[in-house]
Amino acid sequence: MVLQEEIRKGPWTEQEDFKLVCFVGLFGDRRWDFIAKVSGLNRTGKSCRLRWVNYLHPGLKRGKMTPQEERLVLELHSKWGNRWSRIARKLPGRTDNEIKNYWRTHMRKKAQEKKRSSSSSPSPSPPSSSSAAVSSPSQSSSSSNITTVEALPFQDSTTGVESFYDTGGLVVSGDHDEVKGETEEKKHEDHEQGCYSMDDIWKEISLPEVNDIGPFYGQQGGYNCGDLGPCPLIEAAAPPSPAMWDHYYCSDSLWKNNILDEEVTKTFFSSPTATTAIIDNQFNYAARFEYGGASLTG
DNA sequence: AAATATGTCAACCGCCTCGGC
DNA sequence: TGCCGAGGCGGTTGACATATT
Repeated sequence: MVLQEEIRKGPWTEQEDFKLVCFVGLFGDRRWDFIAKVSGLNRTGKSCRLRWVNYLHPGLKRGKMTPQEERLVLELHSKWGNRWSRIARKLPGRTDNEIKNYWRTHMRKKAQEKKRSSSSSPSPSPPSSSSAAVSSPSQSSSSSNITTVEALPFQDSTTGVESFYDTGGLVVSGDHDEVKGETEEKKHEDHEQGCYSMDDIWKEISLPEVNDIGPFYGQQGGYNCGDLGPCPLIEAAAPPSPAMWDHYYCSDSLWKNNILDEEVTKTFFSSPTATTAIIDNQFNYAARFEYGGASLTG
C-alpha cells in the first residue's frame, strides 16, 4: 500500500513546473484536481491552477507595467473597484495577482505621498508622481463613454487609508454599480473595442502550434498506447494521426505510482515536442510518446 | 559594511459561485 | 431542490531583493 504523501506547499521547483506544464498541455487548464492527482505533484488542484495562471502560462507578460497599463489599471479600478480578475481581463498577459500587487504597492505609495503633502501644506493637492504618466491625454481609452473628473476618492482596502488619485481626468461613466458576471454581450463589446479578455488571448495562444512547438501545448487526444489500447482517461478531442508519431514508448515501470524516472524524464523532456499521456484510471501507469524526435529507450 | 526600511511578488487561505447529481 | 465538489476570486502573508540610513 502506498502512503498518501503530504500535500506540498511553498515555492515550486523547476521540475514541478515542468511536470505541470506537460499535464496542462495534455489535459487543458480546467481540470485542476484531476491534473493535481495524475501528475503526482502532491499539490492541490488550486495550487496547480494558481501556479499555471500566475506564472507558467505561456501568454504571460513579464516585467514592469507600462504607463498605458498603469493608466488602464487606474481607470478600471475606479470603475470596478477591487475586481482584480476582471481588470486583468483587460490587460493581456497580466494576471489578477500581478495587478493586485501593483495596486497595493501603488496605493501605499500614494497614501504615503498624500500623508507627506498634507502634513507639509494645509491645502492638499492631488498627488502626482507615477500617476503623471497616467494622466496623458493622448492615451486612448478602451471605452468611449468617458466623462471628466478631477480625482476619485477611494479607500485602500489593504491600508484602510482613504485617499484619492488622479485618473488623468478620466473616468468611465456608468456601470459603477455593476455586479458580478460579465455578459456575453459585454464580451462581444470588448472585442469590438479591441479589448480582448485574457480568456480570448489564452485561447488563441493555446491553439496547437504545429509549426512551432509541436503538441506540447493545448493538445488532447485519445492516444493509443501500444498493446495497452486507447487511453480511457483522455477522451479523444482531436488526436493527431498515429502516423505523426515517429516513436512511442510505453512502460508501466516509468510512472508507476506517479514517480518519474529522472533519467528518462530528462531525456524525454529535453525534446520540446514531447508529450505525455496517462493511460489508466488507477493513475499508476503512464505512457510517453515522442513525436518527431529521437526515440527513447528504456 | 551592517542594519533597517521598503518594495516586489509568489503563494496560501477562506469564501463564493456554479454545475453536476 | 438541496448537497457537494471544483474552480475562481479577493485578501493576506511571508520570503526575498533592493534601497536607504
